[in-house]
Amino acid sequence: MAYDKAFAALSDPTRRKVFELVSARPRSVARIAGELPISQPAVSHHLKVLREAGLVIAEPKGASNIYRIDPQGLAAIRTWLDRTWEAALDAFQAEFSIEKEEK
Amino acid sequence: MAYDKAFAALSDPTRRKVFELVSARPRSVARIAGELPISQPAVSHHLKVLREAGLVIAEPKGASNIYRIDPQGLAAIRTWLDRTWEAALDAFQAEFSIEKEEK
DNA sequence: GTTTATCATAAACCATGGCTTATGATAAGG
DNA sequence: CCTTATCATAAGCCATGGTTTATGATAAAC
Repeated sequence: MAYDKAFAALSDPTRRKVFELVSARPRSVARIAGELPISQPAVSHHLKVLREAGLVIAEPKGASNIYRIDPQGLAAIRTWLDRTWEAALDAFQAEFSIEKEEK
Repeated sequence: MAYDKAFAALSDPTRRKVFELVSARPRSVARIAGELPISQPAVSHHLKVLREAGLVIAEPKGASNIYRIDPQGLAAIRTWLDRTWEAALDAFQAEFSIEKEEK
């Protein structure tokens, strides 16, 4: 399941901040590191986790790496969300039906 | 931000499984523990995290506690998701506009 | 009131994970 | 080439977190 890694990747606040920056505009690693109070290796590591979760894509541009959002990751999360939501809805309906029958 | 705790709560696979069980049908703690290969205290702890994240609600029923889904938590995640998605969309459009101007 | 059942909390243990400083790899520029 | 810039990886450190066993608290049952 793809949403497994995606959820884990977004669990850390700093990593989620990195993802939000990349979502708002494609950026280089150095650029991201400059906007956050963490070192460059830390940013690289966060991006690696996001990359393996299918949330971002790296585009080599000269010596630097431009990171941009990968729509598939967010789509996976949305899928899980919708499925869980629907299950909850069915549960509510089933519960209501039973109460009705018990009258 | 409410989605902060919600994301962290769903980052663990086992805890996410607990949440899925509760979503599919309200259950007691013992019931959940019986369906998972972990101890009862572990389940209680997971439920506590989910509860503090606004993802589930506890309903005392006699000596047992019935847990059910709390729609607010999922709604919070969806809000973050939509917002991030929209930001990414704006970024794509902006990028495209710039390329057009550069012609 | 004394069990019995159900759940929460505490303590302890171990694994995971995020961060830093160093180091290596690759690509552009003089 | 040699330097410089940019990024990834490695090693090590410390904090967080998930799990278990043990224990306490509360509510029903007899």
